[in-house]
Amino acid sequence: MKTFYITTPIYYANSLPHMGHLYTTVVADCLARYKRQRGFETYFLTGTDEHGQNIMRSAARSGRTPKEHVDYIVGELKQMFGAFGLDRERGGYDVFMRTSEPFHYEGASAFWRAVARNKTPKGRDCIYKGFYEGWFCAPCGTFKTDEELSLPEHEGDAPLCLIHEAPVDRVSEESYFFCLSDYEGALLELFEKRPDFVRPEARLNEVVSLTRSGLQDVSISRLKSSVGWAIPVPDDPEHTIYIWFDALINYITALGYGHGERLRGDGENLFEKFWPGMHLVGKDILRQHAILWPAMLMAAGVELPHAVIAHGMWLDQTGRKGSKTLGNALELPVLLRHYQVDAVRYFLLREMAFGQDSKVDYGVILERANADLASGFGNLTSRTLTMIERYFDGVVPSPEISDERRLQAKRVGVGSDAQELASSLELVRDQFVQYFENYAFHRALETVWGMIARVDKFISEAKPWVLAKSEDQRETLGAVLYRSAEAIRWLAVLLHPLMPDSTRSLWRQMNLSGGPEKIDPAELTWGGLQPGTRIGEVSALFPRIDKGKIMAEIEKEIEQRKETGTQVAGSDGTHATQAAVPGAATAAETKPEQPPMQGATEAEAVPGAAQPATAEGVVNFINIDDFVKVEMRVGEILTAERVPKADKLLRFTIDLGEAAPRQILAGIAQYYEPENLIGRKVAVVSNLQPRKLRGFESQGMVLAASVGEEGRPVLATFTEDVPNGARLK
RNA sequence: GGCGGGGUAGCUCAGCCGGUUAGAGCGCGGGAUUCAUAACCCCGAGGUCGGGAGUUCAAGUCUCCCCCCCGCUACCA
Repeated sequence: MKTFYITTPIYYANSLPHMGHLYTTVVADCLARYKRQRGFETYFLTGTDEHGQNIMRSAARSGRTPKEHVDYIVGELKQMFGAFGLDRERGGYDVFMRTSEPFHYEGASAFWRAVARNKTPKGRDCIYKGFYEGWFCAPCGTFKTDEELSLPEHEGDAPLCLIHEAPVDRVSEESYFFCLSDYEGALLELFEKRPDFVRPEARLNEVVSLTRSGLQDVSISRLKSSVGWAIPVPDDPEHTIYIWFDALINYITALGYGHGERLRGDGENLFEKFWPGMHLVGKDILRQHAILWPAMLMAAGVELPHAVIAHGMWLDQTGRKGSKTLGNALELPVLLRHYQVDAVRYFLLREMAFGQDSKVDYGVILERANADLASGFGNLTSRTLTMIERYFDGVVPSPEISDERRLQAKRVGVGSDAQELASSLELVRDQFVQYFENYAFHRALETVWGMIARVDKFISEAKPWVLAKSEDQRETLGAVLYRSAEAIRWLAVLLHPLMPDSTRSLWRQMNLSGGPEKIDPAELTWGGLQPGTRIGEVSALFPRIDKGKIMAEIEKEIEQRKETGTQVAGSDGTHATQAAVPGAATAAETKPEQPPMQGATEAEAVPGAAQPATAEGVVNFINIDDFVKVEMRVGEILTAERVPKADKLLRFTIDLGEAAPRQILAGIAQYYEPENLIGRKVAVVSNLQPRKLRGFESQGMVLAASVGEEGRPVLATFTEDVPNGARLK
């Protein structure tokens, strides 16, 4: 039997369920249901990534052990998935994977050993020991990323830990590294040979150019003394496996890789049966899945996945990512309370051009539900079934029109056979399948809705309510209603993976045998609907939502929540800097962006992400308070030299009148000779967050005018004598 | 700074290798109708297709320049 294995990312278990979790899981769920319908034996994985420092911290903040904390989050997630019909009981995922499970420890360790045994394509050991450098907070006992640090009060001092408000240390720690850099060639070859490996294409291009620009080895361990809540490195109890390395392996340990626990009762080996699978991910964690993971698999000698599919993010109406702190994130309980699950599913798949970002708020969901579902599909089924009920006492009429009635039928615009309608349906069916196979869900749905309009039009033109008035048009009337009912049956089959509940409900209303999930759309044939079937009770599939009323209710709920300060999805377990994008991110969210690169700094903070929007069309003025935040001082260049292997950068030490001179880098090497600059007085932004460039930390910015097309820099200088350190205002 | 993708009706977007009056859905206005969830059906609303120049018999559709937005990335800091 054909098999299909699909995964969502395993979600980082330190934030409560949100739109990002819902979306990714819904898409995977649709794909899984679709494949099952198509006759594939399908395995659908979702779950949680439960280790690491951030989880330890979240747990500590809420007074729980890490295990208690992840159990709590898992409970919330499972409850949410259940409410949206995504769990196993409701035909959704097959396994909820948790990285804290013992079998994963065993499998991940086996994977590590397999990698450690191997050589890279360039002949190095795949894993080696080195040093990982970063800012270390002694009271926390952990390394800090830039987002977890604040600027020191005095320039030149170390940054401060946000938790302890104490300076952190520059520390280098022994760490294992994975030779990612040796896989550049193999990865590029992979991307070239299998252009479908990363989808959509735009994302493939990004991954390719990223790989071309050079990969660095990644740190894949931490000291157990600092990150104890993690899987131990095999044979080295002082170290634990770094979160990303650990997490990615779940996709195969869940199937039994490296341990024996996923053999089914009949002795069937799931790993052999289902791997390789395909990974559905948010674009924010594409590189881990498209670069790191394949390299890891190559190193371990495991077959690569079929594909990594990246989807876009949900934004609010102003184009910003949904965020709890901004209050613009949709709340899942609100969705659940006011909208049908299938309406939300429909919206998610219809509104977003798959792969791109899309905007969402409560109103647009409602509008789509009313326009497409209530007025569209729902109304079509309603009018058709009601007429069968009314004109034929609820018994599906015969499609046949006898010879002597043919002319009569034709006269009122009803053809003697259903050929035209059936052909349209076949075409729609084929296009739908085609689009679905290419993850173009929005197009697939568009196509189906085109068909709905055609059937509506067919009914309006045939005017069954007029036919019903004359007894000798009875055959024609029956044929019209049969055709539209049969068309609805087809549509129910097509739409089933996207709207499982509603299509089943429709199936019941039509009193059809089996279920829409049991029919492969590719095998639909015209005439499957049996005349003589007594239909069940007719009811509205998608009741119209009273927009004014519901929107007012939702706004009121949100308002109340603001006042009381309570959030539906409690804000415990999140951290000021961690909660930045809960409405949008997927598995990566508070997991470190990327395994730290050797000798490189951590990811920088994301400026702008939480900044208030400017009124549209208004010049972006700053006020004096904003200006005062920028500290500019006079500095004297003490030393200047070129940065090795960099043709644009100069490295200065500049006296700003402080205890020690600062090291500052500037990208002006193509226009200035370093030796000519020594002794020169320049204007320096002195309170800019330090940032590493080409391995050197730059502790400020030298100001220069940008001249001409090529942006030639011209240093800002003083014509009068000014003391070092004088502030510019 | 580099690479990539965009800027088309109020909104969301289609418009491939250049070719009749520039399209769809939603929303809006009007008409028709009553089987249906004030639904469905029909008609309409005129958008200088970001700006400019060019190639051509003919350009959203190709070339060049410019402006703006987004994504990724960098030796901007």
